[in-house]
Amino acid sequence: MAQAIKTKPTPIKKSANVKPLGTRARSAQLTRDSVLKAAIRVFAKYGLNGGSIEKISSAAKSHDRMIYYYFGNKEGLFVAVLEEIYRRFNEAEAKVNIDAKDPVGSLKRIITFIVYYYHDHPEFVTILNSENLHRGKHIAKLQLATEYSSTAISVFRNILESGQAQGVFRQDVLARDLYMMVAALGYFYQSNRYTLSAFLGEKLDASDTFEAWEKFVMHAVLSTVGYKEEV
Amino acid sequence: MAQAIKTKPTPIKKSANVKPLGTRARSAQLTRDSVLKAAIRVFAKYGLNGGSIEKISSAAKSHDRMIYYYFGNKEGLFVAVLEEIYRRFNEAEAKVNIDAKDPVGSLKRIITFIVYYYHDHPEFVTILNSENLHRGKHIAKLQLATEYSSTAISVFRNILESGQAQGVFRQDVLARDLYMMVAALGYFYQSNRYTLSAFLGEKLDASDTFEAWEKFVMHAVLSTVGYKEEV
Amino acid sequence: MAQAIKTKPTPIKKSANVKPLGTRARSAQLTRDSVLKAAIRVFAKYGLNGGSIEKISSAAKSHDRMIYYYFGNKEGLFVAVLEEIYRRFNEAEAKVNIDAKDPVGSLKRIITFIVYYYHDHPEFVTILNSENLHRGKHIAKLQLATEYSSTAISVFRNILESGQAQGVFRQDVLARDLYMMVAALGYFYQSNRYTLSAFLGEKLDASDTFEAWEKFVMHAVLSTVGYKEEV
Amino acid sequence: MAQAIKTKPTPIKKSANVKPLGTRARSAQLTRDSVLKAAIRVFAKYGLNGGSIEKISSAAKSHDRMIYYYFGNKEGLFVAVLEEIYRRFNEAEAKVNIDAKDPVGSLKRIITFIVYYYHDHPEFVTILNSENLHRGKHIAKLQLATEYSSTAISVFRNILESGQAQGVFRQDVLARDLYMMVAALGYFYQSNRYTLSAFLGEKLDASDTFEAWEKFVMHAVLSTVGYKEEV
DNA sequence: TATGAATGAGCGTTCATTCAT
DNA sequence: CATGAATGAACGCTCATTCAT
Repeated sequence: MAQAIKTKPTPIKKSANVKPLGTRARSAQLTRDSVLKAAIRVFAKYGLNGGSIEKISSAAKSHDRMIYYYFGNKEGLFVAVLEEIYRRFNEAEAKVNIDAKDPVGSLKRIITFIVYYYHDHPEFVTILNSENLHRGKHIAKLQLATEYSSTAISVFRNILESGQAQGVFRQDVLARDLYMMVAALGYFYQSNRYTLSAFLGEKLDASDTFEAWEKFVMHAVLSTVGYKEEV
Repeated sequence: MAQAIKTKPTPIKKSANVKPLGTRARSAQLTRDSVLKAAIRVFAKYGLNGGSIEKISSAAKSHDRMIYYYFGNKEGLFVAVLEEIYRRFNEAEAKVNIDAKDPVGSLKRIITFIVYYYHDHPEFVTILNSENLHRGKHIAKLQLATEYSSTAISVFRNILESGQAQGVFRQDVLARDLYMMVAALGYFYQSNRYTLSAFLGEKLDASDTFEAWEKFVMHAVLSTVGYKEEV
Repeated sequence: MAQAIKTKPTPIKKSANVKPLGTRARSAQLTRDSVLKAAIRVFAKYGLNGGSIEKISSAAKSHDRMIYYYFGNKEGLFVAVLEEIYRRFNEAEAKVNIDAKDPVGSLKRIITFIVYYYHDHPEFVTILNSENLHRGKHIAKLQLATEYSSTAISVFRNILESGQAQGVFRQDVLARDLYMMVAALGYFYQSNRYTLSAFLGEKLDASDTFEAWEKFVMHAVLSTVGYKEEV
Repeated sequence: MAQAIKTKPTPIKKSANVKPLGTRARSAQLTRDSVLKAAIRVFAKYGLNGGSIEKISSAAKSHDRMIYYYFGNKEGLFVAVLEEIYRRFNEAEAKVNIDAKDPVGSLKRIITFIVYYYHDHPEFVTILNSENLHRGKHIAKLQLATEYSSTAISVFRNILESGQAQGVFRQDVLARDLYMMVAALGYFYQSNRYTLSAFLGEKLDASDTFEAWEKFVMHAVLSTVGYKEEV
């Protein structure tokens, strides 16, 4: 502003010494991507509230202003983050081998995939927790949400129907319930591992503890669909 | 300058109208309690980061300063909150009728209790989520944590052992896994109900949807322990 | 990382949808004009400080960068705005019928013109207020300023001299004072209408209230020049 | 916040070296007053938009935070400023000697008072301009506004009625119009003095120019009420 | 002639906390 | 026990402007 007297001393900004990346400006794609990835990391670690714009921009080696340039505001960024983590999950899930002729194997593979995915992607868990704390106000803006889910559920539906046709699964189990069961068992272990560790007096981070849990989940789900495991 | 008489300056406090409570000051216990209850409500709604001292003190119809008086700082308050919600949970759980002669009935009752408790106490769920976001740093300060857990787990252990002795339950199921399974299934439904609702395109708030879920959980757990339900 | 193909990043611009205008670029003059007009509107509504570059460029359906291209910076744009509103005023004033043989009629016409002009051009009033808040620093850069004024004042001088020669006006009234009187009475009504409305408890927007004011101004000015109105 | 890592270097704040005023904190009254007075100065100089919280707090040798403590937010501060400048005006006006037996003298005194008040209190003028730029949204919150005005107008009403009863003033002049006329002539000279100076090529700051204007206003108003001045 | 990308300073506001009684 | 006053850091966001093509 023209007449405004600038009095504040120039604060030493850490983000000031951003590498110029050669002599030219960073490409738009690069900037947007690095901001988005940084946002996923920061929101995962600090939550939506604690993940400040400044933390994100400096983690992205960019500037606060760029977040507004590409995402409008913090909410817009969080919506983009939500979309991205769902997209990644779906992309990974699509690679799981589902075979109508082998419902038991398929079910086992999808269980393993989900339990491990939550375990290997703690950002997915904490970001969804943030979104739930905010009562799903951002996911409501994602038109792709239901699209993503339908594929996730239909995987279970296909497996269940194959197994039921083959007579190895019970008839009275819903795909949605089964999906939620697997998700819950994988999610909870990851989401609540700190309070559980304190509560149970046992470190849940240990890899053999986790692998034992995965076996238990497998057993529980197969029991629930009525499949008799051989010993 | 024609400045003249000035009335007492009125600082703008959003909390405002603290009741004078007759002629004597509010008792210490009363203040502490109302702050603690307000903190539970506010942390549950906004998380640890979003639940500001000011929101809490005004919700308690008290003053910021009182929080420091009784709890030292925000962290101390959150530790007290954690302790209180665990205490309440344990208190409620202690009332569940556990009978060594009726392991199946006892298991059913504890399942119902847990699933409904999470459902009826969303603050328990969101506050634990906050604590896990902060990597369990507050629960570590609670010496009572393991004490609480041991009773929770031992309930399952007792039930399991009774059932195993009677030959109605499998031998290879751990009490800890069973506890975690029930907790996960009850917790996840409540914790993730907003993202799940968007994802599944189905409101999980509906009471019949929840009741159906509780039935499913019952079936899943009984199947997992190897109990054959009559149709 | 499963990051995959990314579509072109879409920076969030509130201005947005600039029409492509067929196959060729918008002509330079057109862009400059629409920016200038938008600036008048925006500065009129928000003041110099509140009228941001972004508000103006989006109101002009153009881009921030164009403002710098055509006007150098915000100050240059404001100088151009000042010039334009003075030019418009002068252009309109030049159409008022001034007749040396009819000083009373001419005076009445110029009074009506000025009072109505301020009323019908609130942007003129608010922009001049902004310029005065900034102590006339922009108008100083306008060489045409005094040129404009000389015509405005000379209109009054001519009328006064004619009337004085005819013996219907007093000899001791200065053209400059008369000009300022008319301007003040027209300007103040428009400039301060919001505080006046609150202060007087009477809406000054009403057209009959304004018309009564114009009549009063007419009477006041004619009285001041010593003209005896017939009843 | 507990877990938030503070990375930003501590900026050197000019307001940091605030004099401690002895060993004890400043009294509330003192702080509130000095903020209010600083706000009047700063808003007068830079307008509502340009008058930043930081400019005001440092001019008051206080802290940003204190403005929120005492006035809630910037708007609340501006409302208090409006109230204060109106109060001062009314307080000063109440001291003008109004005598029913001497309507002409009373009118002259009130004209002189008003014209000089605007001249001597440029902050009154610029702050009202700011309020009008914002369409009177703050004054609407002042319940005392109409109360202030009624006294201002009633002064004119009393004078007019006395003069009319004595037969020295015309019957057809409204108190409101007369008030607005005097206000307009005094206000405009002050409010628009920068653009007028550039426009007329004549410094309106000169004290003899102002005094001549005050004489002209006197003549114009007396002519308008139909009073025949002796030469 | 026109544009997308980037930039650093500043904005109003809220934060958790301490001082002084 | 309780309180009003004060504090510095950080927050999300907007500002006018420049870079590079």
